[in-house]
Amino acid sequence: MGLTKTEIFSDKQNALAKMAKALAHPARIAILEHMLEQKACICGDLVTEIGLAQATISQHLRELKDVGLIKGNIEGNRMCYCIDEAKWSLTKKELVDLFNQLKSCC
Amino acid sequence: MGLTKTEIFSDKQNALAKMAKALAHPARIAILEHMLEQKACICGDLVTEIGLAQATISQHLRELKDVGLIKGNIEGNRMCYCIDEAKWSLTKKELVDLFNQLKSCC
DNA sequence: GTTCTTTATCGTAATATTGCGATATAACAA
DNA sequence: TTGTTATATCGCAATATTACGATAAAGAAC
Repeated sequence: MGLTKTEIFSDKQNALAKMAKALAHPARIAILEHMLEQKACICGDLVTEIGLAQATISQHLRELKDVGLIKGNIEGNRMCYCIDEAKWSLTKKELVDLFNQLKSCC
Repeated sequence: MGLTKTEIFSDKQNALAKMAKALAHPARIAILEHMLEQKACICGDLVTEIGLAQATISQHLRELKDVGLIKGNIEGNRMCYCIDEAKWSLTKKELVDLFNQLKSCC
């Protein structure tokens, strides 16, 4: 137990849950907001802005990168992360599609 | 450790992360989709449709109820769950607001 | 009343997440 | 070269999540 039974769900359901999981931590929301406001794309700047340890921020960045929401560019000895616009838009669409299905119920 | 440092984030960031967490499991996506399609609002029906144990579905329903995305009405000895339209719309707006902040970056 | 049905909750095992210090790696600075 | 800076990754401890069997509670059916 303790393991999600992904095989009984559709690919779409699993994919959407995975994207939601990437958003399911305030540090990752904060990281994305910083990138959206273009205050900070550099790992070190995010460490200063957010106030978690460098190892922790790096780990959160990796989770966002793993699901494709952000991408990283090497700039000398630093990393500049930014939103992946294609994946961002696609995710927005998938979420809006879910939320737009609302009809009145019981 | 192992505990999210909610105190260093804004209420808004914590709230959005919490809603995302509620969506961060394929079973809960499936439950919401069933309710949206009005195929099943009854716990027992969801157990049959989805194929997880009754205790597990009940637990997922509770998580959705705890964040306010769904509400439950007692119908005799059964429970009819449905989307809470106000909370649903508000959550949609908060997510869309986040996703609409996209500007081009580095 | 008794029994059946339905759902919630408890307890528990397996697994995942969060956070950070320590360390490794790679580019820059001198 | 040596030292500095920036980031990634390892390893670990604390906590959370997932899943389910067993049981409790409450209404329905008899």
